[in-house]
Amino acid sequence: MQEKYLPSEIEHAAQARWTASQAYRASEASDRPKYYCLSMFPYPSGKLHMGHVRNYTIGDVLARYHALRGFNVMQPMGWDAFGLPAENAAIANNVPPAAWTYANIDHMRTQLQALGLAIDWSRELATCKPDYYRWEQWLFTRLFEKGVIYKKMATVNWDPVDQTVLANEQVIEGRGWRSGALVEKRDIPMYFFRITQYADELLSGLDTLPGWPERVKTMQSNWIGKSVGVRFAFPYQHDGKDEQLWVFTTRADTIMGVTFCAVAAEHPLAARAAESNSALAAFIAECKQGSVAEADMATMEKKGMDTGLTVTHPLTGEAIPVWIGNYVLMSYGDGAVMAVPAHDERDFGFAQKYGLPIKQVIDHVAIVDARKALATGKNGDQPLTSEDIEKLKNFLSTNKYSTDRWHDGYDTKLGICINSGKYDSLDYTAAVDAIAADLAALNLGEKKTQFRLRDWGISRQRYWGCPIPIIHCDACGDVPVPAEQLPVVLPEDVVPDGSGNPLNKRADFVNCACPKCGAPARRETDTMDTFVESSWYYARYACPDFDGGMLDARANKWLPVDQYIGGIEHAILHLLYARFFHKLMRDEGLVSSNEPFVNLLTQGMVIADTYYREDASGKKTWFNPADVELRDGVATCKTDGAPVIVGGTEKMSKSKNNGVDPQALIDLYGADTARLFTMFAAPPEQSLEWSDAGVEGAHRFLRRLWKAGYEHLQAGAVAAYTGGELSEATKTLRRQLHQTIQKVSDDIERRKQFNTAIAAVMELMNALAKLEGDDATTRSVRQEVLEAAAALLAPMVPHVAEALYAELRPGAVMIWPPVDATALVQDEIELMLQVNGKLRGQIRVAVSADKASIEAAALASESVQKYLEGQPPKKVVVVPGRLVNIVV
RNA sequence: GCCGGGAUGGCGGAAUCGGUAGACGCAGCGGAUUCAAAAUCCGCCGCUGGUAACAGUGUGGGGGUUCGAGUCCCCCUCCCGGCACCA
Repeated sequence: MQEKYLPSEIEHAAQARWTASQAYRASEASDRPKYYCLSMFPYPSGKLHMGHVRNYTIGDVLARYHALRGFNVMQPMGWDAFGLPAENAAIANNVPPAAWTYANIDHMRTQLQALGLAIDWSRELATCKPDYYRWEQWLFTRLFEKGVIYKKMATVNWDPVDQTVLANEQVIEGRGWRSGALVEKRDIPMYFFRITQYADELLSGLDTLPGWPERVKTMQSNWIGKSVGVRFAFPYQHDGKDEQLWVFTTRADTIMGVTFCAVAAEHPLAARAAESNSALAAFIAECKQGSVAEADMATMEKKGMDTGLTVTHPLTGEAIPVWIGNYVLMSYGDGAVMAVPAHDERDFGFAQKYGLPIKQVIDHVAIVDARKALATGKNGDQPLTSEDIEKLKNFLSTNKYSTDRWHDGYDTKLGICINSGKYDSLDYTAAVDAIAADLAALNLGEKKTQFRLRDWGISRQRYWGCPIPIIHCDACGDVPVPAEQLPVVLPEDVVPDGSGNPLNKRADFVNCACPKCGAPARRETDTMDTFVESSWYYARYACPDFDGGMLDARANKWLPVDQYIGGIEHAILHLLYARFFHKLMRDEGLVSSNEPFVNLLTQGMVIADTYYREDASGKKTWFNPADVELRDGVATCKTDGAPVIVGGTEKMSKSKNNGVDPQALIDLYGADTARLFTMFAAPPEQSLEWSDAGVEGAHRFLRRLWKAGYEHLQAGAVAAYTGGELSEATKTLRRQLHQTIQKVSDDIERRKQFNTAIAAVMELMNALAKLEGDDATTRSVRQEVLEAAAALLAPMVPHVAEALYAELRPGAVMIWPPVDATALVQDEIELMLQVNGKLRGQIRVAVSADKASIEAAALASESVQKYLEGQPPKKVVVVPGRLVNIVV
């Protein structure tokens, strides 16, 4: 055995051995229980970053642990290879996105392999390859024919200078990121997945996922946003014809408080009013500026303009003015809302700003009761005293509805109706029921379940994506590409220039024959949202080589995924789309399960400081932390020495250029150190603030581990302890060993918290270092501890653990150490003594001691006597195995 | 703005079911070893007062429940993630 710990030697040897023996090849033939362990596949951005290291090490720990526990493990890897960064790189460096992407994949594969992950590389896939996206196109055509995919208009960000559609990320403060031009909204036709048809199932399916974090399920549930409300109409006359303005509300109980309606700028009513009003037309044009992102819509200043038109309140017959509101979304519901300023904070602000009336129609139960009591002079049957009257008057005057300022609770659903005619004194449910019934009787509305979730628009006006398999024929319309003509192959020799989709300029791609009538036709040049590829890759890993269809029988052998690991930032979109796709594939008969991922671990983000410079136009250039020098709180760029601005600590990302390259870490200390540090620095679910400090410590521990093994083996390996008389020291160490085995198993398997598992093994090694003696029994215990420590650490640091284990037990197959229950037995335990909840001492008692004898021992102890001062205790709380609290 | 999280020593974090706050590691300080340094080993290490024993105080801020609160409840501040075209 080498005296020195030489990570690079150990790691190269181990990796060569694993490759040669195909150690991580997953087999469908095995009769052991399967464990499909999947980490979210990476976008091949160029280099591995710490987020990847963290993600894949977490997955690897779980995969290796289960393999040691006897499972038939599959852990695959692939590439989420389509996407915007490849086009940006193409524009910047004049290289085709395809070439850039493939080069990145090759580099990152090498980096991943250097991490020593237990991956079955024979299942590797890349979504930009025709043998992958072919089946995505095939499913698209199936769903198109079934009506699950349809076409409609949708609003996008339009850069009028670059003449291109912008991603939300590319809109910075309302301007295009490259041109700086004010961004406009533009309506274009797009294909949509009818995900709303599955909304109910996506919602109820969450209840079948106990292995998912509660917060993710809550977020998805809120995103789907099922709400029961009323859809109803305000009738009006136009050119002598009866027409209706439809709205949806979850607060039909406030309908008597409607003082105006607001419609989106794109609403037909708005367009009609603008025909004869140039100011209105100008306002509509202004509303069409800016990005389509909801966050922008929700934070911008709420503006509106009166259309001069009115509609009729369906229940009161009152004339209700119609306004255009820049915050009303055409794509949501009917593009119009009823406004009840008294009970909706947004409407309240709008009404205040434009001097519109505010009519209170809901009040708290307590206030209504107080008013009633004052009016009748009685509280229930009890006559009011003058003191009661005073109190009630006081209560009412301090809780008076104010139109000056919005107060929390004005939008409560727990109030009851007032100023609402026949609906007065009804509570929320009763009022909604009565109002819905009355509207239905008028044929002007009904109860409706509405979802916040919108259909999924997947058309992207970009080159580097999966071509949408549709052919446009003047005679036949939109025709799906027949299965035998698939895949529609994306040409890989294209270099985009930032002005629209270059596929439009490729006659060889665009021109084709209509599959139905044979006439000359045009191929669709939009590509699919890259979320589509990542919605089914987990299934394709089961059969990546199958060329007879999307999936074969192996899919049901492996699915559902037993453990899915990925960033919390994917809590809603990716995970919802993947769940949706699983149901689509199920309904196509491709998979038999209802949900794709049984257990989900949402890893926290790896965050790092950001640094940037801003030019005159406000455009920011981001600097990598590796290129920035911090001295006395001033940050400068290492290459030019000039200062850079310190931004916030944010998720490591391409756009902020704050990713830390783990390669340097691996080169210097080895993969095991990188893995150990990432697992030790924070629990998986928390965000991990990157810092170079601490890596040393992880490396030192591995050196100490190696040295402990080396020193023990100087006198030769022995058989691990199996029985016989033990000293106090060896007995204590064995108890700690078996407690550690229990803890590490529980930490990995149930708690999925690896930092504490590592800490426990560190403590064990610290204790081992203090064990003295070289007699046969002591050496056998030392052997037992070292063997176990190597196995317990193997999921985290597989290379060094295997190497050490091989020295300790040459030729043996590593197993997860079993717990020896007899080693855990303890005769005496220490109990804490508290007086009035404050720690005042401790006592040792027999494990078998009953409450009464513990209490007696506690009261007798000197540390308690001091505080009793001769008085009898008021109360004694005995918590078995923990403490005694004496109240005086 | 809306939805979901988070905040514990100088730093990363631990405390699993309401029961010893600060495990483990980093940094720091002291010592051993060394010609010297690195590495290694040993010890100390929340804050305040005290030579010490010890006492007080302490988990973002304010209030509450409890024999007992980092943990539960209410309110607030700040930070992070998502918001449908970054992935």
